[in-house]
Amino acid sequence: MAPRTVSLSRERVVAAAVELLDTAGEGGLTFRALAAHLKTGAGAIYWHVSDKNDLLVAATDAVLTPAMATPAADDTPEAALRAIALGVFDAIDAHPWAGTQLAMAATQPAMLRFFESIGRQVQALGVPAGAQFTAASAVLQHILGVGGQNAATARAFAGGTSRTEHLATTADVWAGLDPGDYPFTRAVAEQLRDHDDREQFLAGIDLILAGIVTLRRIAGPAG
Amino acid sequence: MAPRTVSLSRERVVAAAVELLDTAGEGGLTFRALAAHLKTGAGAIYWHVSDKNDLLVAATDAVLTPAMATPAADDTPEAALRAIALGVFDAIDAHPWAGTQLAMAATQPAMLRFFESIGRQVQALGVPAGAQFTAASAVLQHILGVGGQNAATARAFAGGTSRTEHLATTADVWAGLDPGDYPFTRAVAEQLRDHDDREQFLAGIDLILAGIVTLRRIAGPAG
DNA sequence: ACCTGAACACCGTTCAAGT
DNA sequence: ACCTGAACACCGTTCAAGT
Repeated sequence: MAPRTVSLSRERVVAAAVELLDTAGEGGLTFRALAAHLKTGAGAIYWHVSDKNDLLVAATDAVLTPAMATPAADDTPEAALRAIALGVFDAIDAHPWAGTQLAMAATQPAMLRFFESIGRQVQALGVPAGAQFTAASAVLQHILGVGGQNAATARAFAGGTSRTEHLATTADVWAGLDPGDYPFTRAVAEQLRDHDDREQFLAGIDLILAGIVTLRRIAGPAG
Repeated sequence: MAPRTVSLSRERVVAAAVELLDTAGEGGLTFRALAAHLKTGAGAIYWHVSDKNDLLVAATDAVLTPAMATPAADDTPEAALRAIALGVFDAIDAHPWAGTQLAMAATQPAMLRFFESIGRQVQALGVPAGAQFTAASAVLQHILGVGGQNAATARAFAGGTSRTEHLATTADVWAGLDPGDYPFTRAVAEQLRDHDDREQFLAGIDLILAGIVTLRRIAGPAG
């Protein structure tokens, strides 16, 4: 006879953690809540994960691994890099807690796969061997930085105010800054009002790609 | 008669928090430890800060504000941007907990000043008005991303292993990856071994600057 | 081998009571 | 106005005891 409740497993624990993080936010993941959700005791979870950090790393990996775009053979390296970057961006957009985790842990398993994938496209761009590491790191760091920022923004909204509402409020603050102290920020306040995170993110990636292409002849020892 | 113990103030509370964060790490800042350090009760601190987040934001601001480089009048915009970026980098290097905080909070007061300062140099580079916001954001995001990464790395060392030791271990792991799955990462493993965080950070900034200069004619509506 | 759930050693935050 | 410190409602983690 099949058991009425499926027995515990690392997979089920991690899946429940993802669900809890998505619905209740970063503060909602506690061992007690997780145990209640899995209809077991708090200590049972420790049989499958070593501690909370292990659980967080596994949950982040679980949502990022499927987000990894596999570039088509006929994509240009630029297009492939944009696809990879957007995959991570959208995954973090859907799971902000993963952005926090990502910005903090370079040792994430998913990170290595992203780095590898980015590096291959950097090679395809014709960057000399001596400069490939630097170029790939810059791209990865940009992705992580924006991810962290987005996660912070998402957390700021947990309290109900909507995204556009918040942008409008911030734009108002910027527009009201002292023109003597903050001429630049004041000047771009209106651009913030109809600002699109995704678009902005892609523009940053394009800036780095343009820099890589421009510097590829002079940046490193011949490869 | 002067009081033997100076009375509490927001400044003293924040300064003690910085000291605790620097010496005991992010986990070392508790209201009880802070109260003991200030020879007072835990609740007294709440008269001067509204909660722990407020305290963390204030502490981050306290270490970042003096880190803000003021570019000389005869600096090129590129040199000025590098100086600003390095100032933040070094501050986070000295106070890793601030990097965690920075990567998470775009609302930090210090952030606005950095953004303004970066934006002015972007203007000085001749970027058209329509593209200045994007360019300045890309630079700021890169700084924050690297800051977050560095903070994570620093935290990983809390356990005693030294910086170079850790780099060597990671390089070994990379060098031992399956060549079929991770050709790029394997290939750059040796570059990781004598990798300098600061140098790498500057190279990333230079990549973005090169991209900005390359795209400045085509990136936005005429300014 | 895996699960239970009480117990331990902590947290941030509040609040009546003091000065 | 400012400080005290016990109390409250939580945490992550451990561990004897069960199956």
